[in-house]
Amino acid sequence: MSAASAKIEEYLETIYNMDMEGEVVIGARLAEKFLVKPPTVTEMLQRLEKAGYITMDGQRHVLLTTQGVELAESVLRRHRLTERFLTDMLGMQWHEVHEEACRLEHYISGAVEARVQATLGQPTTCPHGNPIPGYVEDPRGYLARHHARRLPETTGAAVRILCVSEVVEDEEEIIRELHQRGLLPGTTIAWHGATEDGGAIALGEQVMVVPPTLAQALWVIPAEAPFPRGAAGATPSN
Amino acid sequence: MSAASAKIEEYLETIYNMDMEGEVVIGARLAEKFLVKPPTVTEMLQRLEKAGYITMDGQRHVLLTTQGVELAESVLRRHRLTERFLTDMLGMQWHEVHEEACRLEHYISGAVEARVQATLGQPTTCPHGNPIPGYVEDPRGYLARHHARRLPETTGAAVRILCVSEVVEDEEEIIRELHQRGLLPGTTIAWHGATEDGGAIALGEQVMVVPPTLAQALWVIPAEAPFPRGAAGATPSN
DNA sequence: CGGCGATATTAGGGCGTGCTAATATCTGAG
DNA sequence: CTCAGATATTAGCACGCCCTAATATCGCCG
Repeated sequence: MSAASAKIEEYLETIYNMDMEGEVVIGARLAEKFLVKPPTVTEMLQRLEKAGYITMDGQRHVLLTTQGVELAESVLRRHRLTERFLTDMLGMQWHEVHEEACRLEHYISGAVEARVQATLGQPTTCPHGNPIPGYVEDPRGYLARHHARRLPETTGAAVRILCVSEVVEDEEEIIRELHQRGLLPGTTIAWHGATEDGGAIALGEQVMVVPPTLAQALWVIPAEAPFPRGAAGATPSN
Repeated sequence: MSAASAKIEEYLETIYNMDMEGEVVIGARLAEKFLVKPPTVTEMLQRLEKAGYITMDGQRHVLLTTQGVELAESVLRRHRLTERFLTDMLGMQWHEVHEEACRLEHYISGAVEARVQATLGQPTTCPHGNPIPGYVEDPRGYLARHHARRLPETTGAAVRILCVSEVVEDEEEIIRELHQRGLLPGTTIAWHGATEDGGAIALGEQVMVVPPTLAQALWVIPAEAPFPRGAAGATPSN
């Protein structure tokens, strides 16, 4: 009955995000994300299962229970609201806020959450374009609903950046590099295919080559599709 | 060399505040504040001493080292800035923010601290009137400098509420009751002496009887003394 | 001085979150 | 099918922070 620890919240959040982005959720992947050794993950998953947050499907796959989804979305909501608040109210940069939010998300009360929400006027996404659970219906279906693909899986047609993957290593670093290159949610680009150094992206008149991790981290939608209402909103100045 | 845990920060903060308010800092008092048993405190103090944050004077007294003062003031600065931010920017109530800040203070980075400070315009005190280290010179001398006394130690002359003690149990509850009664920093009152239910306080035309814990929690200064520049600022509407 | 109450410490234990080393299991490629 | 590599688990340990029970020590009062 005791409240979940910050570690438990982090696991559920990560599992939720991996699932949402179509990754296979197994212990080995979690060990990589959290920079811990496999036995640590085994133990943690046993605790999570006993607490009713997850089940294991016998094929090593981790599945969130209803209770697990609920807690994960609660944490994610606080995470993304915190990011919005840090950019919109404190004027912090787009790339500065992720790690900050990763720490703070576990300690934000419902009262603060409500005040932030009211003050910001119901934002639907975080500054990196990911949907805020509770303010967006079915956040787990967000990518599918908008026919989003990872940039390197597109065919060269013009696309728009919907959001940045939450399931990457060194997320803050990736976001920083995207920021430097002007690759923000809402930006229209086109994929020119892989090169030996990564891949080429057309942005307006210019073509830039970006490392594969960057291209892989971008979820894009057809340029002609309507951009989700209220989404993104980070400006280049942020 | 490892960073201090949230628990360590809490201990140093509490020791600092007790010292500032003239209380004897011994293990037994700390056990009461933290709702833990004596052996837990013994262990913690041994860790704090080994880490160089405190020394023990042989008379059971706990003394902060330079390093301990530095960390305590850093935590206290984040605590009080967070409180200001919660009231001034999010519009939260005076009495809602203490516990919130107790959790968040350990997870606020220097970048956020700087942004909050810049956005709020250099506040010198938290909403409860306590000085913000770094923005106020010698915060440990604050009470002495202003000739502050606990309300029940005054003689009946008109006084002004300087700040609310940080060294009380159920601080949030005490602050809530002060808020209900309109006893905010800056308010002018007079002590009418102890009664069987606590003590009588004159506020303008009316006289109210308050429990001893409330009266004891108020640090006051002579009404005719200048009120510290930039201090308090919580309005009754907060 | 003796003894009592307040205070502190030691010994031994638990839980959460990590580790290493060793072992088991699964899966895909040959 | 078999075996290698990926994956998972077990056993045993550490550290932080908490506990109870038992034992010291301090300081004051009669």
